[in-house]
Amino acid sequence: MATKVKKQSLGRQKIEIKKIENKSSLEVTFTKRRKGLFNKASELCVLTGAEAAVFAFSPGKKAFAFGYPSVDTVIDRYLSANTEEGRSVNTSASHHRVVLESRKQYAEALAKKEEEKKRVETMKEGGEVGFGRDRFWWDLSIEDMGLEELERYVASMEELKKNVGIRVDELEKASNSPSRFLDLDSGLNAKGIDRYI
Amino acid sequence: MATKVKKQSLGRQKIEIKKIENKSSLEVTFTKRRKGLFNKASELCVLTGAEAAVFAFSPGKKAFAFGYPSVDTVIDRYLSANTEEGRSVNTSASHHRVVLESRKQYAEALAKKEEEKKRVETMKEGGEVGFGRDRFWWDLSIEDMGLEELERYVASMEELKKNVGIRVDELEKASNSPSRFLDLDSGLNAKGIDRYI
DNA sequence: TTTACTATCTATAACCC
DNA sequence: TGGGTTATAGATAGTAA
Repeated sequence: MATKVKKQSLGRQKIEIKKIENKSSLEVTFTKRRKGLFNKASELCVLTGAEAAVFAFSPGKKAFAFGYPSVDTVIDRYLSANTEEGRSVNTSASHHRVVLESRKQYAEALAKKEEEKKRVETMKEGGEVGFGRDRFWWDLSIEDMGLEELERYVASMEELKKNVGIRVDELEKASNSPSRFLDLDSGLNAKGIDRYI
Repeated sequence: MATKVKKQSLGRQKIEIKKIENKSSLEVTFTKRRKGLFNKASELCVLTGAEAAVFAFSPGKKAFAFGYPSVDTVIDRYLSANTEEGRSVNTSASHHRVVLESRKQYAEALAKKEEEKKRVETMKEGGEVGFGRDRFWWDLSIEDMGLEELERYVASMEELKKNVGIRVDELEKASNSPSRFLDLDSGLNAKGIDRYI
């Protein structure tokens, strides 16, 4: 007869789907479920070859995005699906492209910063289950950066046309994604963007 | 001693996350998982108050979108987050707004069509768990409409500035969503858009 | 904060209509 | 072919570090 071991936890409990009042558990839940959501999205893409994108703005207004084959591709597709090709004199598409490229550069800048601290090789190490076709997707987590900062950052980015200096006061943590996205999950403190140009 | 009952099924089996080869099961999987994904997204929004959007293009290139508080809001936010406010002379925002509004109108047109067949009251009947705050989200499923058709539709929509006549040959099925999105899930046959204006 | 650990709940693969 | 059922795989609430 085995020794009765006390349960270590009640395990998952059923919850009602309504706004969580407790702020800290709300944040924990956001973190966990956001990851789960991105994971689901990625699985959907892999299993069915579908193109998809997910955007999430945390309660603290941080922006997260996931996309396959890339956020840019999906959003472009969405936008162009709603815009007759070659129409609209000064089509917004070109403008978007600039914006999106700036964003990508920002992401890359973040990634580079991360490397300095923790050796991110995310894009590579995610090859676990056969995701090796092309550049697979683009999971971009821009934690600890408010929209205003992102806005300012990109605005400057556009002006600088690819040459930025970013001062980072604090970077949270590097790729801790389960396996298959480029999950920078890095934080750029709002005040971190202090002076560029 | 209970009579031993033969298992009725093996139940869920473990699968490898890689492209499903069988076309029909791929489609079934897309349908199921897309619903699950939207559900997850909706739960995330409710639980944490986060704003989020999900876009998915099925293998057959049909477009689906979900968003809280609305697809428009989230995509606008995403775009404006990357565009300095009041900058960019002829900002693309206005253009987008037009596009997005057209899209919404399209959705509403679809919804109206659905009503004629099946009494969609989706937005209302989803109140099950306390989702009653405001107009909650915008889950838009544009099945059976290729991107090209959507493109053409919206282009015309823009020109018509709100006055469209759509000929619909076939509408698949109406709101079959679990509970809480406006899931039109309606099909507008590609050839259904025959002549408008 | 973010991560780890379970026990449990939930999503869903395989079936069946 | 979409919808329903069963049983298991996978996600995650509660908790602690």
